[in-house]
Amino acid sequence: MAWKEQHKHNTRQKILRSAAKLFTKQGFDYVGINDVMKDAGLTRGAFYAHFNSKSELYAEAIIAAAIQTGDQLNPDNPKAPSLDQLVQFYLSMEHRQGKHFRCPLAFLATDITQRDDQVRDAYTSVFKGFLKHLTAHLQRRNGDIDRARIMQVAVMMIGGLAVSRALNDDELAKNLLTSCHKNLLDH
Amino acid sequence: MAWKEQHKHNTRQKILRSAAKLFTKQGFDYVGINDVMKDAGLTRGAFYAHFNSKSELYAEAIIAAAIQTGDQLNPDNPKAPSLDQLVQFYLSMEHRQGKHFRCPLAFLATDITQRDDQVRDAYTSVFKGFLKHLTAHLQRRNGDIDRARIMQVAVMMIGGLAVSRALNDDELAKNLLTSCHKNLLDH
DNA sequence: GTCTATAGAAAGATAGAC
DNA sequence: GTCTATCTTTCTATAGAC
Repeated sequence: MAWKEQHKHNTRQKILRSAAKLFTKQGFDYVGINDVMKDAGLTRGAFYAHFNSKSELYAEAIIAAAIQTGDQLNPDNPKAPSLDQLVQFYLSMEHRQGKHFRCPLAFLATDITQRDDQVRDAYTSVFKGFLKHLTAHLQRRNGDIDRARIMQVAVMMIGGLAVSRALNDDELAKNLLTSCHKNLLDH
Repeated sequence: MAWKEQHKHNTRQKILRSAAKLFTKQGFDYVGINDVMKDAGLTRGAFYAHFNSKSELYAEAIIAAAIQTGDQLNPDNPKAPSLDQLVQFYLSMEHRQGKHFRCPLAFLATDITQRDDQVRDAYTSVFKGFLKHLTAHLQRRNGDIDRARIMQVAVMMIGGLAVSRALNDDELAKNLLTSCHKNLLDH
């Protein structure tokens, strides 16, 4: 019966991939369970064989979105980009548009404040992982580093991207991203 | 007939005050027109005598929320707080909780990305006003100042508050706010 | 301009067949 | 486990009386 469990696991992962994709694009409220299941190639009714609620799916999707990309950011991975490359992409107009990659920390920041503890714990856990990665990167480059400075870097990246996405003015958004990038290079 | 128009204007302002209060607290989706009208002491049906849609209300409420508090932040107002006082409150746990005051730039940042141009224009306009206020404050203190630095300050305030609100860990949130505050003092 | 009543649509969750 | 069908609730927006 192991292959049956494997199949269930695979289906669940497929649902999670679709959920991560759609939720980071549109947030919690504008994505229906129907949309997620359709994207995964299934129908509504099958959803509750895998998850207890939409909220549970959302929490797991945030983690999944972070894991999908966290590996690429891990400085122990030899294929991981340098911190400079990471920041350059993170604060790019391409990331702002979000066609290929959408960091849940920036794309869902204020969305999270309206959700239950399960979801907020997931977000908090992803943020802590982000701090860890930043710390490893910065220590490798600069030796020991102030924890306050790490948090400032995180805010400049996440906050800069989030605000730039809210602006309906591409020129201003671009200036904003460049300004944030500059701050990180100057230190 | 002038008193009638005055009455309509007053009612409209009352609706806008309620909308600003509720939308900044809960975002667009979790506030119904019914909630807003009830808070304003009216019923659903009366809404469309004042606004064409929920989206239009949202856009105007963002402006209203900014105006309500923008006067206090205007450095030409002798009762306005100093920049240090402003930053200290902005990046406080009290503001994070949002009981008495909620800056729409931080509380609604990612919410805005899902809305129409009317709403996004309103947000962008408020953000530009925020930059102007910051510029005036910083010039008064430090003389001419780099535009990039002003944007960094804005991101550190808005982004720091927004991210801290998403975290389900009060200690971490407090550290984050303090770290952002420190960055602004160091320059 | 404000009210009550309601139309019409969307979405979360469940039931039961296969 | 997955499907179709349905229950139930919620919400925007409109209609018509006063």
